[in-house]
Formats: sequence, C-alpha cells, structure tokens
Amino acid sequence: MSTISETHHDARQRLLEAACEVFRNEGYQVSIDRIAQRAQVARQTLYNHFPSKEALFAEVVHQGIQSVLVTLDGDSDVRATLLAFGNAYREKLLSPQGLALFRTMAAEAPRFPDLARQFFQQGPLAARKRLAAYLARAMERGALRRDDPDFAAEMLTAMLADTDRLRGLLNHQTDLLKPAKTAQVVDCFLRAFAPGKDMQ
Amino acid sequence: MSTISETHHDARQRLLEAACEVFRNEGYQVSIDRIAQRAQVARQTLYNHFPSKEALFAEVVHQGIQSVLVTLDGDSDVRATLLAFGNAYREKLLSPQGLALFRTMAAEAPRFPDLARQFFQQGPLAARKRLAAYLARAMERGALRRDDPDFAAEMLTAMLADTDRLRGLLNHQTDLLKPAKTAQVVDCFLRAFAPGKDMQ
DNA sequence: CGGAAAGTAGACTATCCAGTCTACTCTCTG
DNA sequence: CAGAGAGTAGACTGGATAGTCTACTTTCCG
Repeated sequence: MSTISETHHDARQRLLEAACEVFRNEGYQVSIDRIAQRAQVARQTLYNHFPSKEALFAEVVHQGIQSVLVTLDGDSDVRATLLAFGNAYREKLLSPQGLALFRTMAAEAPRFPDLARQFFQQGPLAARKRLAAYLARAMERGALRRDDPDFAAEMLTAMLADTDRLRGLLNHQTDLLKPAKTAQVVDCFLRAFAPGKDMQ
Repeated sequence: MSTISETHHDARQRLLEAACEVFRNEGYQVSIDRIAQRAQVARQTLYNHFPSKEALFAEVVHQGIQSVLVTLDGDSDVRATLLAFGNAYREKLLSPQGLALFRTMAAEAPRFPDLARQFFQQGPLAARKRLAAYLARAMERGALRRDDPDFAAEMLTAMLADTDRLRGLLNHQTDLLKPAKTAQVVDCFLRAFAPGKDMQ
C-alpha cells in the first residue's frame, strides 16, 4: 500500500509544492496546466483540491509567509546576536526562493493587495518588529545608543538586504551570500548606534 | 495646420507616453489595445511605429532609465550635499512612477534579463557609483572616515530607500516622502562614517 | 487636382487559458 | 465481488490577446 496509494493520497501536497515552485519562478501568470503537469496530476484533480487559481495562489503565499524567526535572545554579545540575525536574514531574503517570492509578490501586489499586505506584515514587518524589540532592550541596558529602536531596525534591515536584493532581482546575480558582508554591515550599524556621548 | 496635423505627427510620442504610463501601472501584461486606446490611436498605427509589443516595451524602458543625477559637487558641506542627494534619491525612487517602474522591471526581469540588467546598471548602479565617487573624495580630504566608498554608498542608498520601498510596493502606502526621514538617515550615516580615531 | 504618406476601423487568424464536464480507471474497503 | 472515492485524459466553452490584412479616409504637397 505504499507507492501506489501515496499517489492518491498526497496529491494535494504535491500540488502545493509544484505551485509554490512554479509561481515563484514564473509568476502568477503561469498556466494551471503547467502546475498540474509539474505535480504529475490531472487538471481536474487540482480543481478537486482548490476552487480556483487565485485560491491556490493565496494558499501558496500563506504557506510561504514565515517571518525570519531568529534567536534574538539578547543575553549574549550584541554584535554576535546581530551577526546571527544578519546572516539568517540575508540567507532567507537573498536565497533564490526568497528573491523569487519577493518578485512575485511585488509584481502581483496590485492584483492581490490584501495578500501583499499580509505578506508585508507577517514577513518583513514582523522580522523588523522583533529586531526593534531586541534593539530597544539593548538600548535600555546601555549596550546601544539610546535612539528610536524602530528606526534603528529599519536601518539595519535595509543595510543587510537592499543592495544585494536589487542585484539579485534585476542583475540576476547569484553570489550574494558572502558572510563577510554581514559582519561589515553589522559593524557599520554598531558604529552608527554605539552608546556615545550625546543622546537626549 | 495645427491641431489636426499634430494628430498625425506626434502619434509616436503619444504612443510612447501612453505605453509608459500603462506599462508602469499595469505591467507588461497589459494589452496592446489598451495602449492604443490610451494614445487615441489605431492599433495598426502602433504597429507602424513599433515592430512588436516587446520592442515598444524596451523603447519605453530605455526612455525611462535615467540615473539620479544630483548635484554632488562636493564643495559645500558634506551633510548638506548628502541631504540634497538623499531627498532627490528618495523623491525619484519612492514616487508612484518610480515604484511602479521598479515593480514592472522586477516582475519582468526573467523575461527581459538584458533590459533588466541595463535598468539596474544605468539606474541604481550608476547613482551609487556617482555617490561612491563623491564619498571617496570626501574621505580623501578627511571629511569622512577612510573606508570603502562603494560599501559606504551601498549603505546610504539602502538606508534611504529600502524600507519605504517595501512599504510602497507591498503595503500600498503613499505617504513615504517625509523630508525629516532623509535627515535622520543622513545623520545616522554620518555617525557611522564620521572621521574618527581608528582607520587603516 | 492627384498621388503619396499616414492614420483608422475592424475583420480575421492563431494561440492560449481558466474552468467545466464526461466517461473512464484504479484502489481500497466492506 | 461490488461500490465508493479519488484520480485521469481529454473534449469543450467562452474569452482574451498579438499580430496581420484590407478597405477606407485624411492630410499634405507638388
């Protein structure tokens, strides 16, 4: 009852995976038939599991939305913590999957504004809020300059991802994940937010 | 010979403008007929001027590619110069047109990789290179910490645009252009790159 | 005036696609 | 074995679209 009944049973899962891959790589524009083919499933089977292409897309996006949950505990060294966060953040966003998902969501945001907003809030915004909370604690105990933690989180996430995301999206570059870059960025951030003389 | 012959003469220009607007706002996906309608021109007239939809799109993008050419003279105060640059940069990238163009280019980069690369190089990359050159001069004369000017330019452009671009692209926010933000970013950048004690 | 150049309207072809429907097969279970 | 449940192949509908073609009109200019 193994290989054959599996074919029957997890068609839905195979469909989700195929749709995920194919939506990411070719955009919402891709045809239903290509998704079904990729899942090695008949078109009708797809419609047995999902009422429409839109619903399947929403399902895929919802499944793909996961904020960058990184150890942001705050007990250890600030620099080490931010390094770990930075590496995880960059790995997630600058991976081929992360870039492709971003591309698709940006492209389809006008068509699916609610979905795009959810993606934004549960993805980038959630990660930034967690980071801001950590930074606030670090500021509180004097490990960082007392400043607006939301602003600081914006700056760090921007420095970590922006330029290389552009390179990946528009210039089709793939060698984006140099760990040295994370350290360079974190040190730059720490210079800007070092606990210093002046603060209000 | 005025209003009537104009209709004949500048059909090409009207087509380009209509295509620019419509490609930006609805993506490459938009139909040829909508472009022709928008330009108040027959479909065949469009094909008299452009051999295909792809060619028209390429033409529009090429016309729209203009690097952010800002006064980056270097004689005046560094902070003032960077403020002017930052405001111009943000106005360009975070305007509805800038966001829409970015969205379209990101979406169509897989289909038009060469065009996307040109957009990247003549847009964001060119602006960053000019900024890096300015920063290098400022570092040379001791107005900024001696560091890698390309890296510094990456950090500044990232801090200026990244978060608000996400907001505009995914969260459909429109109130992105607060001038105070530019100053906040520039001051953050100057803290990170202040001419300081240690340098190699 | 008369012809060339450019534009126009719209029919037409060929293609593609989302979604429906039907008739068939396979597999498991009672 | 028999029937239910799930999957399959493929025809079909209705609509959209890029690009071509034809027949007509307008404008300009010699």
